[in-house]
Amino acid sequence: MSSDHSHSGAHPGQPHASGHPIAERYDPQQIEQAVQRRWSNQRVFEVTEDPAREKFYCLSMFPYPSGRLHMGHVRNYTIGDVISRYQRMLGKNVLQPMGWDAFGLPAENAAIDNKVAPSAWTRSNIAYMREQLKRLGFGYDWSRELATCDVDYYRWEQWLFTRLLDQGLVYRKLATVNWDPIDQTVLANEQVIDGRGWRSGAPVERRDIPQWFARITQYAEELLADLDTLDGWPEAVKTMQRNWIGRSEGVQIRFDVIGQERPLEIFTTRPDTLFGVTYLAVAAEHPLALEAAARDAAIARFCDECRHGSVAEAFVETLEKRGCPLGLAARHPLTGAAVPIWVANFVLLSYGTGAVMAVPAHDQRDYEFARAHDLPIRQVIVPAADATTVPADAAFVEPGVLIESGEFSGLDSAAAGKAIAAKLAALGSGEIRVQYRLRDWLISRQRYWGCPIPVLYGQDGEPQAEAASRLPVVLPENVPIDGEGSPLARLSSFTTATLPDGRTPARRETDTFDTFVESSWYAQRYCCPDSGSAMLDERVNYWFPVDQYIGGIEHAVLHLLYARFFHKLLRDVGLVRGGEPFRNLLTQGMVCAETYFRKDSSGKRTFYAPGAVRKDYDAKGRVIAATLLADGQPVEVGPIEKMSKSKNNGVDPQALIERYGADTVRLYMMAAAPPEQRLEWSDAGVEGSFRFLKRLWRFAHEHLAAGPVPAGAGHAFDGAAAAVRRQLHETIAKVSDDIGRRHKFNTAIAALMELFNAASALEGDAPAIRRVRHEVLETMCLLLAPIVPHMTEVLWTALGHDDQPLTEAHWPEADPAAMQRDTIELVVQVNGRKRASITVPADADEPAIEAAALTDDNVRRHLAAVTVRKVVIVPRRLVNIVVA
RNA sequence: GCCGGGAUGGCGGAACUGGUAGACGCGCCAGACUCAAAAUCUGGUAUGGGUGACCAUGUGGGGGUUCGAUUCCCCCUCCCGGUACCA
Repeated sequence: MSSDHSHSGAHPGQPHASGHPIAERYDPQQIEQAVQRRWSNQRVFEVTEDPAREKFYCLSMFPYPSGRLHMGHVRNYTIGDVISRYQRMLGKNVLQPMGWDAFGLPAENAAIDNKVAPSAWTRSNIAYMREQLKRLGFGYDWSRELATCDVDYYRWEQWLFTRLLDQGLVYRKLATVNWDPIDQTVLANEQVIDGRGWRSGAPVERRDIPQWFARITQYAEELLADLDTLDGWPEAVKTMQRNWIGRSEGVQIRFDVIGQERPLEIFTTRPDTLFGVTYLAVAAEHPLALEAAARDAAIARFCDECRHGSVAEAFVETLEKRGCPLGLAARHPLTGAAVPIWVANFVLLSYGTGAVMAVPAHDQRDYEFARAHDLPIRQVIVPAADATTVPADAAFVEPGVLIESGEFSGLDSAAAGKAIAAKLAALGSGEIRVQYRLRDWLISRQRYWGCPIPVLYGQDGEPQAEAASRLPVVLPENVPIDGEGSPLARLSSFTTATLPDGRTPARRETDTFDTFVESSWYAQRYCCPDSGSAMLDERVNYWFPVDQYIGGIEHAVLHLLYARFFHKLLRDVGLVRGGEPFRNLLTQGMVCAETYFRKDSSGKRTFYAPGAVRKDYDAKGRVIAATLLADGQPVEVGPIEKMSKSKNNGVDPQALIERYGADTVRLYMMAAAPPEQRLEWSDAGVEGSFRFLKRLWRFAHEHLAAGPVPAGAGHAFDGAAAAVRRQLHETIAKVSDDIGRRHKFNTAIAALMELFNAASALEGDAPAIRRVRHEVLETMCLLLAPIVPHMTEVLWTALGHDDQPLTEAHWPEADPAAMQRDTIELVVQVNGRKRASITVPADADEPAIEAAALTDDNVRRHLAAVTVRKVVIVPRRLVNIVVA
C-alpha cells in the first residue's frame, strides 16, 4: 500500500482481521433505525465554534411547515446533507442547521377550512415534519432548531425594525393592493384568479392603503456592485438580480403642462429621441389623471376601468394597451410644441414618475399605441448618416443618427443624448439621473399569522415605534379566523395600548411583517439561536458567511435579494461583518410530475393525483389517455409540472421511506438528474436504486462470509485485479471531483456503479482478488457515505472498523501509482468521421501516433483514392486525417 | 409582455476546456434458474441498410464559423421558473 493515506483511521486495502459477517438480507428499516439512534445518542452532528479548525457552514433553505415533506424538500435537503457529510469527511467543522419558516398564508387558509388555530396547525405540522427529516437521516444540529413563529425569534426583527425606523430606513406611504369588495380583505396576487377573488368570486379592485416599506433602493448600488464578487453564484441568478435591480442612466425631463402650475416629470433612457415625442402618457392614478377625471365623465370611466383587476405585473403587462386623451397638452422643452397628454393603462404609478414620454417611431409599444389611436409618428433617428427615413411598419429601436432634431441633427445617438441632456440642464428643464427598476420593499401585510409590526398610533394618527423596553409585541394565538378582514384589528385587547410614555392612549398597528422578513436573517440566527440578550452575537462571525447555500431556483430574485439586503442592514447596525451572506449558491431544479385534471362547466380545473389515474400508452410508450380509477371516466392529461398541492401531483416521500428506506430515496434523488436541473419523477427509477443497494449488500455479505482476507503485499496485483484497482483509484478521483467541485452527484453515482459492476465481474478467491474486493468495498463505503449514510456505516463497521464509525472517517485520496497506464486508446477520424481506434504507448510521440493511425486497415481503405491534406492530433484523444 | 433557464434513444440522463454522441440507470427483448410465477443472474437494445467487416443518418427547427459543433454565433418554435402579497 502506498503512503497516500495520511489520515488516521481509514486504511482501505489493509483489511482488519476483525471483520464480521452480516445478515444475508438487506433490511433498511432495521439498519437505519440503529444508525440514526447512534447519531442521536452520541450527538454526532452537534457542533461548536472551534477557531483551530476550518469551518464549513452548509445551509439549505428552511421549509414552510405545510404538513408533510414533499419531494422538493427531500431533494433540497439531500443535496445539502451530501455536501455537509463530504465536507465533514474532509475534516472540517461543519454546521448544518434546520428550522421552520413558520408564518404565512397557508396557516390562515387551513384555519378557515379546518377550524383550527394557525399556531396549533403550524406546530403540529412542525412536529410531524421534524420526524420525517430525522427519518431521512439528515445530519442536522438539532440543538439549533428554530421556528420563526416563536416569539424568541421574531422579537428581534421587531427590535431591528424600531432601529431602522429611527434611521429612516423604513417608512410609511400609500401603496396599491388587490381589494376584495365582498370579503373586505386584501388579496395576495395568488388569490386573484382571472381578475376575481378566489373565495368571493367578486371582481378585484385596486385600492391604495398606507403600507410600511424598507428602503432597499438605498442599497441598490451596493446590491448590484457586490454581485460581481459572488463567484460562487450561478450566472443566471446574478443576471436575474441585475435585471431586477435594473439600473439605467437617463434624463429626468420636465414638461410644462399648458395652463397648469405643476410640470409633468418623466424619465427616459433615450434623450436622443426627444424630438420624436408625439404624446405623453400618465398612469390612471396619476394626479393629472385624477384631476381630469374629476371634470370629465369619460376620463373618469376610463380611470375607473383601469382600477379593475390584479396589481400583478404579469397581469398588467399583458393587458390590451388602452388609453384616453386627457384634453391637456404639455410644452415640448426644446421645440415649444404642444404635446398631448393621455392616460394609459400600461403606465404604472409605482414605476419611475408614473408618466412617460412616447416616441412611436423608436419604441415598439409607443408605436403600436400610436397606430391604434391615430397619433403622429415622427422619425428622428436613422440607421446611418446617409440613410433616408425608413418606411416603418415597426419602430426603429436601435441607436443611430439624428434627423429633424434642430441643432442636434447629424449627431449619433450617444453624442446627441449627452448634448440634449446638457441643453435641458442649462434650460432648467431636466437633469441626468440614475434610475432603478427596483422598488422599495413593501414589508407590511394585512394578515394575522405573522410577526406584529411594533408600532403605535397616537390620537393624531402619527406612527411611533414601540419602546425597546416593551418589546416583544406578542402575537395573540388562539384567535378565530374567518377570512374577512384582519382578526387582530377586531381584538381590542391587542389594539388598545398606550404610547411609550405609558399613559397616552394609543392604537396598536395590526399589520404584520411579510414573511420574507423572517427568512432574511435565519441563517445568522442559527449561529446563536439561544442568544437572549441580542439579536445576534459574535458566534455569527465564526460561522459566516454561509459556505454553501442550497435552495430552489424560484427564489433567485426575491428571497435571495432580500436576504442580501438584510445582511447589509445587519452589518450597518454592527451585528455582522462582511457584506454578503452566501459565498456559494446552488439552485436546485424542481421536482416535477405529470398532471391530470377535469374541467367543470365554468372552466375550473380539478386535479387528480397520478396514483389515482390509469394511463394508456401508445406503441412508443407515451401516455395518450388517462382514466380516473375511482369512476372509470377519462381525465385530461396535463403538462409535466412542479409537484404541488394545487396540481395534486405530489409523490409522498413517507410512503417511499417506509417501503425502501431513506438510503434508497436519497440515492434515487441524487442519481436521477444533476441538482440544478428539473427532476422528473419515476417510480421505476426508485426501484433501480433499491436494486443497486441490495446488490451491494449481497456482495458485501458474500465477501465477509468467506472469512478474513489474507494479508499480503499491496502491490501484488496483476491482470484483472490490477485493472479493477486502477478503476478504483480513478473512481476516487472522479467522485471527489464530482461531489466536491462539480456538484454532479448523478455522475458520481454512475461511476460508483461502474466500479461495482467491474468488481462484481472479478472471479475466484485468490488472495489478490479478495484483497481488491475488500479495498473496493471499503472505498465504496467511504465514497457513498455522504449519499447513503446508513448502509455504508453498517458495512464499514462490518469490514473491520469497529473502532471508528464512518462519520469520523476521512475521505480517501486517489493513488497516482495505481492509476498508471502503459497504453492508451486513440480514435482515428478521416474528415471528422470515426474510422478506427488504435492502441498506442502512453508516451508515444506525434510521428509514432500518425504512423500507427495511417497503418490501420480501415483507415487505409478510406485513404485509398484521396490525398491527405493535414493530420490533426489531439493529445490523448484522437487523430483526424483531413483529406480531399 | 418582460427577465432567466431548458429541449439529446421508448424514458431519466452522460459527453467537464470545440475532439469517439448515447456512460450509468429505467424500460423492453432473449436466455438461465423454476412445475409455474415473482425475485435473481447472463446477454442484447439510437434509427435505416448489410450475413458480416462495415456504411449512411442522427442531439427541438433553420442558417453560419471550424479539420471537427450536443458544445460557439445568428434567427425561430415549444416547455418551465420568476414577475415584487404563494413560499
